[in-house]
Amino acid sequence: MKPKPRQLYEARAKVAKALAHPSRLLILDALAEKEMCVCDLTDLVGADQSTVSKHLAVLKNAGIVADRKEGVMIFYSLKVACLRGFWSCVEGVLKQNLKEQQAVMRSS
Amino acid sequence: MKPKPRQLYEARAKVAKALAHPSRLLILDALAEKEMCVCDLTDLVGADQSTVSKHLAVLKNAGIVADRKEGVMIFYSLKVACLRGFWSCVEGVLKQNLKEQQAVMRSS
DNA sequence: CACATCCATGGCAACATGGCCATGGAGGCA
DNA sequence: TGCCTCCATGGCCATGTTGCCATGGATGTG
Repeated sequence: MKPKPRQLYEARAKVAKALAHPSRLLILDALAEKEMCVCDLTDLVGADQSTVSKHLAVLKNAGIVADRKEGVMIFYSLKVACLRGFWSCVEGVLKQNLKEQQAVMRSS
Repeated sequence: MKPKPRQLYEARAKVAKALAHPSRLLILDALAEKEMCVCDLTDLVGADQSTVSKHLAVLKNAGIVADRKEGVMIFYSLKVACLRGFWSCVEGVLKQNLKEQQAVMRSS
């Protein structure tokens, strides 16, 4: 296996960073259902509109979502289809972590 | 689709956060080949030993790696098998981003 | 035009992260 | 015991992230 350039890891890290916030993950989950405008997402997240707008900018900059203008509103949609499988994997990790914690509890 | 608890997104974000650093991704890629001690990983990353140790603590805390003690040394190994598929997905995103950038270049 | 809504951006304060250095514990060896 | 290596932790500083508020551009409506 040849060593990969540091640049690759930086590109990957940028995407992972965009995923590293609960509000952004909530947004992505909602967008997996249907495209939504910023106002809808602001209600959903329950934060300031400017805050949500910045979260969306992060996701867009990472290439995870796309935006579409329609009149005054801007609709965001999911651009990446392969996140679901990843999260089910992550959830597996989390469950395993819980199991191990419980094992420690029982043995003490 | 019922709304998921905010707690779930925080748990997911914790994992994503652990993946959001180039050095940690480099480490994970190396561990995908074979388990390694901290000294090996320190050489690989090229940072201070304490820095690498902290990165490993982050990965361990997220449940992504496991550690095994053997004499003076501590070997770290990958605990999660499903990362490869995720990165190929991410790489797809990155390539698409490039394509779009190039399209913008051509049209200007 | 006047006025409303929807959204993005800049500014700022609070907090988190990442790097190094210095230190110290744990284990192997003579 | 004394000394070495391997590793983790605390301290510290620089930098990045996240939230809000305030503002302003763009667009639709009367």
